[in-house]
Amino acid sequence: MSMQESSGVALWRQVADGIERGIADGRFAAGEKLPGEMEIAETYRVNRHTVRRALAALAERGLVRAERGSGTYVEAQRLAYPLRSRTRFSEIVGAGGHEPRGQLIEASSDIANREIARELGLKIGAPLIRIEAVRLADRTPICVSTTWLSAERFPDAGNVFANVHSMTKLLGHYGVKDYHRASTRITAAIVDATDAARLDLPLGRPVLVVDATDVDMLDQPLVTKRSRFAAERVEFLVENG
Amino acid sequence: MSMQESSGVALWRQVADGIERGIADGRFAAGEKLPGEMEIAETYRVNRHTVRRALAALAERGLVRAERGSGTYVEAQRLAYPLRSRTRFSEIVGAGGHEPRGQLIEASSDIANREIARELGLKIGAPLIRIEAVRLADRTPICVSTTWLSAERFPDAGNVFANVHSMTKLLGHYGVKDYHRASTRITAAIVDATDAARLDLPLGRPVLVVDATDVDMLDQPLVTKRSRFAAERVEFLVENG
DNA sequence: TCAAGTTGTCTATGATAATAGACAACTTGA
DNA sequence: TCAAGTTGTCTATTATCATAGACAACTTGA
Repeated sequence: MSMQESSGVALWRQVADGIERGIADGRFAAGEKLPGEMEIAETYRVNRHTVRRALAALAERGLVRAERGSGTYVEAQRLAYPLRSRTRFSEIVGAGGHEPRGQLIEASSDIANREIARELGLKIGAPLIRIEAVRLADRTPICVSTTWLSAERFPDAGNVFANVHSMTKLLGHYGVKDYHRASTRITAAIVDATDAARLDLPLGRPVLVVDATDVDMLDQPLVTKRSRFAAERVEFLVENG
Repeated sequence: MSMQESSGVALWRQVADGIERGIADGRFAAGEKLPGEMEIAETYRVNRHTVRRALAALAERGLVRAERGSGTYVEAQRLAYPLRSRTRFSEIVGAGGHEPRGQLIEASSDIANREIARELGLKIGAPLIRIEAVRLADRTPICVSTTWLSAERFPDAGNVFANVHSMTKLLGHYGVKDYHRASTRITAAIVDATDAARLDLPLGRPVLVVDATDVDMLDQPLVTKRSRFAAERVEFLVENG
């Protein structure tokens, strides 16, 4: 008996679009709590379940995050992450007005498998230092990365990184003034349990997997790494031309 | 098992929007025949009934017209009809690149009722000439109007109009060089049977009903009329400021 | 600790959307 | 006149949309 408009656009979509507009034009700031589901339902003259459908759609796109018992919050804007040959996490995050942090999780010894040996120009089985780190913008984890360095060229690199919290500074400590990206491969996957915990990310969420190797000015490979970015927190910008 | 996208926008709406865009950007010209329902269904990968839903929505807005056994045709664009104090049907239609025509349906004698007497500044029961006319743009009927004039001021107006097919020319014949709109009232109604036939409009369609009185430069009322516009063929433009 | 307020989940119902097939009614051109 | 092609109408089925109510699970602040 309700006599719908039948505009061809589902109500939940209209609500979702309305909220998204509110986020886009700043009526709902990042990190802020949205009105309760009941309140939203009343303002849009709609059932609470319809609001939940709208919020679920926004949550799936990473725009909002629901916290049971507390409320629904506007997620931080996605970090724009340009992919250049000079890619410095600290510079990119800093340019976005955020405070970059690198936090060491674990540093350990390893030996080169075929892939890593090829990337670093080492022999299979060569001694490596493996650094597990999480990178944050302000207090939000952006990515976890596993970095491999030659243990012969960078002795004690794990301890150095623990002090400087930055790959750029670590390399500078060993006399590397500048470096750049030699190769970058991007794929995507579902986050695994350990990464999920480190990224503070629910299980089942997608991550962008970036395999990259950095070389010095003479094109000698320095480090190779595999980073897993929380897909909902970054967007990679490919700069063409 | 089809695993829909569930974008929140109904398929029929997406199809309707696509066709409307095609009309707007000229891929489908006015008067032209659209592809058959089956063909549209194939191009959009959609059921024929979904296409019919889309076409029905467009037909309801007057953008297309379906002819059984023949096809679905793009309706003429709605005539933009600015509402100014100087409102000349012939000028408006001509400005739109169409050929204005006025076709007399019937001219007869009448006497003033209270309303018309007030509008024309006459006494109730004063003799009138009533002109029923249909106005066309090219060959499309736009509106039918009933016009009342004082029989004393405009003797034999019916025959004059039959010759000149224009209210402006009719008034000029009686020495009225210029006139303008004194009052305009707009309502809407469902077309009645006789108007439907005159407008070549299906029963049940809406008409815009305009009651207007034109006055000369001394604000003396000249004519008063009630026009019924096929709502799907015109849009009135109110010019603010 | 507790009450109030929040999100999450379950069941249920009716309306709408989309698909499918069949056939009627009509137009067009050969 | 006829065959092919068109729109119109009917029945039927399945999935999504939207509403409704109840209660669980959880957080927050007093």
